[in-house]
Amino acid sequence: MRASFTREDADTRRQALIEATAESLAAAGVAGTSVRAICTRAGVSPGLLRHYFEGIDALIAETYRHVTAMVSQSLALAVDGAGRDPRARLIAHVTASFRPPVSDPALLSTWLAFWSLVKTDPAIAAIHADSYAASRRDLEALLAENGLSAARAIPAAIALTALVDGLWLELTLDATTFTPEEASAMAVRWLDTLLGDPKI
Amino acid sequence: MRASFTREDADTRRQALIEATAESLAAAGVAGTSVRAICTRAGVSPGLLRHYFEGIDALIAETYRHVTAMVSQSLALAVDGAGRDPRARLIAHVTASFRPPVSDPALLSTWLAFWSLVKTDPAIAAIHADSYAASRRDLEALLAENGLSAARAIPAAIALTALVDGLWLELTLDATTFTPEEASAMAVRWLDTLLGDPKI
DNA sequence: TCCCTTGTTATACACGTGTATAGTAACGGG
DNA sequence: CCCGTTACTATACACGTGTATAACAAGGGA
Repeated sequence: MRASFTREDADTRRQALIEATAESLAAAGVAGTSVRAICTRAGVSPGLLRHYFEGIDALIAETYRHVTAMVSQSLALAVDGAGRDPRARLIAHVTASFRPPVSDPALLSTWLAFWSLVKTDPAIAAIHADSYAASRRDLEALLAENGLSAARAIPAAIALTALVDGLWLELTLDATTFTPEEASAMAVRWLDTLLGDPKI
Repeated sequence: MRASFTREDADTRRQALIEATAESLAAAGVAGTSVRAICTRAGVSPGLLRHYFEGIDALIAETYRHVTAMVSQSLALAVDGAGRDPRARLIAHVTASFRPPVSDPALLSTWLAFWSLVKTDPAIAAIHADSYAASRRDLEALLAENGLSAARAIPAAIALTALVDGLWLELTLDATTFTPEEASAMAVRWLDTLLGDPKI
């Protein structure tokens, strides 16, 4: 007997497949993420993947785009919600990195899977370069709002990103060693150092 | 015709297989690292892998152990070579993270592959936990040498590790945005902040 | 020099992979 | 109500995977 099904809107199905891919990458890693694994998770037959995407590689790339957009949007939303004070906006950006939905074990797993692909798959590398450049541009703008010249904002953005990424990684890999509040406090301290005396 | 071969010492062959695995992970990622890929790279027939290891998963785990030991040894060597001055030893530890053989594109690729496995493979997770605990213990000892109490050394180790990891990641992912010297300078500045006024 | 141990190769097998193709049923327009 | 479009399922295929097994030859000890 042929399985019954309902026809869905194209966007709905694409979204479901993208989310199933993210979940699969988080739960089973790159190795365990196959066409059949994704489609089972999405409640759909394997053949449907090729109806909406050029292949599994294209779907994974699309999922990466989706995840980076979500993170960047979360940070932008936090900054916007912080009002007009430049320092408050910068702190909001940093703090949001250590709170859901950005700091989330499943997201970290997915993210690590993508990082491992950056060095291997050129398409993923291109998406990574774009997303990374955009996020650094945003951060440099926030630092400029706080009175840093362009010459100082560039290295400061690198330094701040590095600490935030490192803390995010540690926090999400093992949430028992310290808390989001401690992470925020550390980042703010680093921020004050970078905004202060221009030693670098 | 059967291919000619030479019998090698067990340690030599194991080492060759481990290094081939690391190279394959760096070049082709987790997905491209198969029994045949590893053995071809090691100049050996596929069957030999099972003669020296329980399977490909065990070989990958062994490779992870090998790589983490190499990094930890490199850092320890740098610290030892810095003499007795506590501050110089701490700076040596940090600086070595941004220089070969620790900062090396191939090593980063391998490392990212392992990180993606930490969330998936329990055996890899166990090795990661061990290695991570050991490295933090070392760093806390160096911080204690520099006059930090245990209560302050623990968060300081987390904060310093986070920045060093983040800078190491950025530097090795894309070596054009800043230099190892700049990375070291940033880390030393953070170090001075952490060793100074106990705001955290 | 021969033989015996065993490191090494070669082959086979069952299974999982991504994708191509054909067939079917869901749903909207007439 | 029926009919056409097409989203969707089911099946098939060639290939790559990890591992088990058997055959072989390299190299040392007698």
